[in-house]
Amino acid sequence: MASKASDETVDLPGFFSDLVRCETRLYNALNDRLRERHGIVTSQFEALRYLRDHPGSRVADLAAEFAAGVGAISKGTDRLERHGWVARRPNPSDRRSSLLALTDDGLRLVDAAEETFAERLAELTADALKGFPLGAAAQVLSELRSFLERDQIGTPTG
Amino acid sequence: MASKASDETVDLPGFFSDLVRCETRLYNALNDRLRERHGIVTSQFEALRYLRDHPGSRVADLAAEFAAGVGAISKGTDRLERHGWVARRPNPSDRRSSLLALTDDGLRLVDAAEETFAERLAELTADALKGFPLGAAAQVLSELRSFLERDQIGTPTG
DNA sequence: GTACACTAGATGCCGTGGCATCCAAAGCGA
DNA sequence: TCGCTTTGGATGCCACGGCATCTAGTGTAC
Repeated sequence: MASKASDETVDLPGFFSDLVRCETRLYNALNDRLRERHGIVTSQFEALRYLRDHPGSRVADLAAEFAAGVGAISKGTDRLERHGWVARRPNPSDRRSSLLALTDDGLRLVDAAEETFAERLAELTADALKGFPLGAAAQVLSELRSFLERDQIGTPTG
Repeated sequence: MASKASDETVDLPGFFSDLVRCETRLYNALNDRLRERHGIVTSQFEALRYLRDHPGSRVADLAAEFAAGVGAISKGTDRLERHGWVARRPNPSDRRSSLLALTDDGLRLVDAAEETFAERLAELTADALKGFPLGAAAQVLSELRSFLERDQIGTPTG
């Protein structure tokens, strides 16, 4: 199907299709598992993990990280707050914004969900990667991501 | 950032993050370009291209291809039909379903959009892939996709 | 200090997808 | 042929995101 090409004549649209399809199916499968075990979906897990690993983040920081609109993140934060996993703390150096902090419940949740996430992801990719070097793909995507972020490509308006 | 690893000890969650982030930003950027030039978004382009390349497809075929719910595809087809790009033709061998066909307008649109799409995608990835072998990544994603599809992983309910 | 431009983010409207439901048409066994 | 089950897909309700708008707070020039 997809061209192998050590001569680097790669079917770019085909590559994009594979990328999108993999993302969709992995995301769906992870959603299912996270929802049944922890009552959250992957996007929420990612947000909580980000807040755990980047204390003192603001809404705009999450928006930049996930290439999402500020409005969407604001509403998503409302939901996380309503569940008691996140708290908006006043930002001492700027009263327009809040610093987002995980609650104890949120911390416990994200740690537990992280195990589920990693385990399920390993299951999902294990079969397919028998004998395929994931490292090369990982490097390419990492590089591509860096460029897209550096040039602000695909950053929404809001 | 991401582990290089010729010894194949790859940070799987990191790989997944990169995958999702690349997909999001590429999708957004392609949406912008397709919308301004042709008045469609990437998902619509993909559907139209699929119909062009797979004549006689049904709603369920599109749903399977894109790992989307049948309901969503049905509604999306309504929209494409409303724009006059797609027609539902009676399926002679099963009166429950329709065969989806591109109209002449739809065909012209998808051909034009395909150029825009390929050109923009090449732009977006060119910088990042200087000196990085995309072939390896393409092969891995193609393989992964095959496995996910074969095992029906991440296929929605509806 | 005051005026003005800018930023953070909260909110509303709308478009879209998931999922459940429903109906018509097929398939199928007796 | 008659029921029962299954399948294709259309529809309704709800959750969520994009985008526009609005407000409060910030920075800057004078």
